[in-house]
Amino acid sequence: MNSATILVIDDEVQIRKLLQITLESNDYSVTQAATAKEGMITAANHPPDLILLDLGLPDDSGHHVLQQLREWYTKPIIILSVQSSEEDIVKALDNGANDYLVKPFRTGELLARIRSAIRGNLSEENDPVIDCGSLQIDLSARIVKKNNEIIKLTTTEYALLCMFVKNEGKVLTHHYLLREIWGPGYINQSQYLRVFIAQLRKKIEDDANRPVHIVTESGVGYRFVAT
Amino acid sequence: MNSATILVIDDEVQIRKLLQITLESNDYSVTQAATAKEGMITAANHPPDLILLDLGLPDDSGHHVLQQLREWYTKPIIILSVQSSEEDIVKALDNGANDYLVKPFRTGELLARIRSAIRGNLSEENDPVIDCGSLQIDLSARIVKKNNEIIKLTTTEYALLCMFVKNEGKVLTHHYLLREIWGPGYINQSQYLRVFIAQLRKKIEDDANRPVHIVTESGVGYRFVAT
DNA sequence: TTTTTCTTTATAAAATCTTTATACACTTGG
DNA sequence: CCAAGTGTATAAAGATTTTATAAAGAAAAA
Repeated sequence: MNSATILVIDDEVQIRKLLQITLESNDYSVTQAATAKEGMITAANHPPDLILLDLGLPDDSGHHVLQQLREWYTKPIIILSVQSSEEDIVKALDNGANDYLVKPFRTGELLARIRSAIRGNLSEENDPVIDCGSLQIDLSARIVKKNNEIIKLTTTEYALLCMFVKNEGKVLTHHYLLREIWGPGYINQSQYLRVFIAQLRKKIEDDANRPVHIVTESGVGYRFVAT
Repeated sequence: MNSATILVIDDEVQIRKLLQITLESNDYSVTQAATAKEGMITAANHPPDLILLDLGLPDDSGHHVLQQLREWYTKPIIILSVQSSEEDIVKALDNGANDYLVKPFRTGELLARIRSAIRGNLSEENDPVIDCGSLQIDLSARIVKKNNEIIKLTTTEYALLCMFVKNEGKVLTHHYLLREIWGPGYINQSQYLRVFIAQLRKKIEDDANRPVHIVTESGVGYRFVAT
C-alpha cells in the first residue's frame, strides 16, 4: 500500500488519463488539474505528496506556476514538458523543480524518478504488528511484547507462536505442529510439544494455570485465540 | 562563494578534466577518483557534499558501487552514464541515486541538477547523528563517539555497526549479516560474526559482559537497541 | 619494516533442546 | 464409589548446540 497522493497538472486530457492509470496501478492516489489556476487551487486545498507539472499550460506560464507553488509548497515537484531546451530545464530546476522529464517520457523512468523524489520525504513506516490484547507480535522484527515489555523466546518457542498466530482460531493438531516445527520424523514426540507449550504459556499467558491464548483441545491439539 | 565539495568518480580522464574545470569555475571544490575502489576510499576519507558517479567503471559494476555508497552515504549522488536504457536508469534511481544524466550531457543542465540536488539536501536536514545514550553515530561523517570520545572502528566493525543502526530494534540473522558484510560465500562463517561482535561490544558497550546495545538472540542473530 | 586488521583455532561458558520422572485431570467399567 | 487407563502439565536432570573470548597466524596497509 502506497497511498501517497500525486497532483497532475496538465492540459492534455490523454496525458492526464495515461498518468492516472499508470500512477493508480502503482498505488498512488491521483488528483488532476487541467489549468494553472485549477492546479494552484487544488494544490492549496489538498496539498499532495508530489506534483507533476506540465510547463505548457494554456492560461499561464509554467515557470510562473512553479514559482508561485514554491512560495509555500515544499514537497517534490517534477516537471513534464515537451520543451527540451537547456534554457527551460535550467530555469525550471533553478525555480525549485526537483526533476525535469522531457515528453514523451518512459513511464518506468517516471515512476522511478517519483520514487526517488518521494523517498526520504515520506513519514517512517512502521512494521505490521499483530495485536492480541496484552500481547504484541512484530513478525518482521521478530519481537514479542507482553504489556509493552520484550519477551525472550527461543527459536522453537517463537516458531510455535508464529504457527499459532498465523492460524489464529484454528485447531492445530499435535501431528501438524510436530511435523511443521520439528520435522516429519518427530510426529510421535507429543511430549516435546507439551514441554514447549508449557514454556510458552509461562511466558505469554497472564496466568499459566488458566491459559487464555493457547487453549488445549484434548486429544486433538491446541488452538490460539487472540482476545 | 560556494565551497561545496563534489567527488567525481569516472575513469575517463577527459571527462574528469572537463568536470573539474566546469565545477571549479562555479566555486565547487572538486576531488577525483578514476576507479570504483579509489572512489569508495576517497568518499569514506573525505565525505563530499555530492558525488558524480559514472556507471561504467573498469574495476566494479557502477550499480554495485552505488549500493555500497548508499550503505552509509546520505548526501546526493548523481549518475553520469552513457547507458540510456530505461532499465539502467530505473535500477540506479531505485538503488538510491538522486538523478541520472545520460552522456554526453549539457554542462548547464548538469550544474542546474547539482544545484537542485544540493538545495533539496540542505533544506531537509544536516548531519544525521544517531544518539543512543552514551553512544553517538554520525553516519555521513563516519564518526562514532562514546562519552564524547571518538572510537576507532575498523572497516568491518563500522559496517556491522551501520547495519545495526539502520535496522534498530530488528533482529538481524547471522546469514543476513554475513551475506551483507562479508558476501554470499560466507554465510556459514558464523565464527567471524562472533569475533567481530565481541570486538564491537568491547568498544561500544559500557560493560561488554552485560551488553545493552547489541543483544544476542540465540539461534537467530543479533539485535541493536538504542535505548 | 612495523602496525593494523582479518582469519583461524581452541576452549570455556551459556543457552537451548531432549529426555525422564512425576503429578494431575478426566473418562470408563466394575 | 473406586481403580485403571488415557491424555495432559510441569519440573528438573542430562545432552547438545550455540555463543563469547582469547590468542596465534596470515594478510593487508601504512
